[in-house]
Amino acid sequence: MAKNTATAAPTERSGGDAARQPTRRERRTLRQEAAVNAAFTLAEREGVAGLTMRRLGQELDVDAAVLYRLFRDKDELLLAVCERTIETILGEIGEVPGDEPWQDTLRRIAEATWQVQTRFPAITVLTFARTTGGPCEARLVELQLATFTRSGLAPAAAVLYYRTFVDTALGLCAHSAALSSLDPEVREKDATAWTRVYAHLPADEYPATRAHIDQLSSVSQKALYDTAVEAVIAAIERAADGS
Amino acid sequence: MAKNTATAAPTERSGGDAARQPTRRERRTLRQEAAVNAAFTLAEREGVAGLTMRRLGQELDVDAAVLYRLFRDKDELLLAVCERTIETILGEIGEVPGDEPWQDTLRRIAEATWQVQTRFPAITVLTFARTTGGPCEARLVELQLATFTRSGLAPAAAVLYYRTFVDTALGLCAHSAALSSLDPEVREKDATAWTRVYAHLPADEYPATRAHIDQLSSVSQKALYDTAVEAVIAAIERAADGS
DNA sequence: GCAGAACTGACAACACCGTTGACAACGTCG
DNA sequence: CGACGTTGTCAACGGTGTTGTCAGTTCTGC
Repeated sequence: MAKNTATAAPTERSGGDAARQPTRRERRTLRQEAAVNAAFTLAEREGVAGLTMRRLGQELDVDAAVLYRLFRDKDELLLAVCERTIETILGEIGEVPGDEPWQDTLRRIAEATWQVQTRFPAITVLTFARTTGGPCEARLVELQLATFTRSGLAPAAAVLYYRTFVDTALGLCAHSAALSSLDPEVREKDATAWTRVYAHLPADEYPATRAHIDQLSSVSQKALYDTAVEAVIAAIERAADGS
Repeated sequence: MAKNTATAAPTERSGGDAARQPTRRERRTLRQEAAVNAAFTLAEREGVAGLTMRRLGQELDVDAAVLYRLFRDKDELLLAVCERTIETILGEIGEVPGDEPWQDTLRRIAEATWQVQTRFPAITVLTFARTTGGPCEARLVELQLATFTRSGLAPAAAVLYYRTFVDTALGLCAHSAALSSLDPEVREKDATAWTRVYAHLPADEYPATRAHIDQLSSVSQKALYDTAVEAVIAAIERAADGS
């Protein structure tokens, strides 16, 4: 075991062109990439708490201390992982046709975000509130702001709705990811809480709960996400019409 | 130092009526309440990583091992803290007039959630995806489901929009809380990332970003939250009209 | 070619974490 | 009084992020 193949990592990159001997600096970034790859596989296999420097070193057949020559600390590694996540989202978005209605572009972005964030829930939980300041993040922000500009909103309103859109999507993705990346035992405990206690509430004090008990557990996170995204898009349409 | 006064804890409770000698069981729950209180003050003073069993014991002038006689493990303590948070939200909501339009009830709930969750960001981050199965949670769910029933939605749609509303609010609160409860240094690093790198992007490749650079940092989390909440409420209104 | 610098790796150590067990003091009830 | 449940202290276990040291290896400049 303990190969550094990183099978589950997104957007595997070969890191350049020819078979030229890589310089030191290139080798360094290459190993950083490998570490980021391993972080993805490790986090998704072992959960949020499983992504530790020691285990990551183990995954790469290397002492944990070596990682501190690639990243100043664990936080910097997490930011690198976060950048890679954004890069994967950009790849999932693909090319945006110039004449695509801005609504569909937003839907495309929301869909890509959901796909990637739910593919790596542990990573999402660890990074959803961070700012990388990296190139991929910049490109994604630019794409989104350009889309909102196309909607015809005035700059101030565009920024307000841009952040509403982004944070709503991110918050929901993180919430869903947090749910699906609890420890299995805790997850079980929380999940059964619904049927365990809610089904036994006195019907006279909790009529609404009793009336909806069956439906409650059948709402999928994705349906809820889509509903929220559409609600925000509709709000933007109304704001754009009014201005 | 290390008083157990818990000044910042919400919904301080005196724990009952008379000066009757408390039974053993009452004393036990009393000390549990004290621990929960201390957990609030500690978490908000020291941040997410500062809420440890050892420091919590220190806060109560007691060895950490004692806490394991009050709660099976740290997770159970966290759930108790979560229940108390919900209790505080219920208190902030107050009495709902029977004839209040359901939209205003939802606004009231959203506002109370925001107020409480941002008052205790560290706690929010630690508990936002958990289910307590406790009485306060049950009462809050009942209140919300009853409100959605008043909107006239069919049961299935009511549940879908209920969960959309709740998860959107929770996700945004958690996102905001996560931002404001990063370590100060990390927080600084992330915050300055915007002005540090975004202000220096080439204007030809990032026109939209450059055009909105000033506005970007001036959007408050609260404004964004209100916008999202109104968007969801509007979506519910349309769904209720259509049905 | 070869010395010196730069890099890479392994190991031990530090302080801290959640958690457990053993053991002493205390009050209460029979 | 003795037995017992409760409360508290202490030490320990395995784990965490992180740092420093020391040995090799690899590259660079002369």
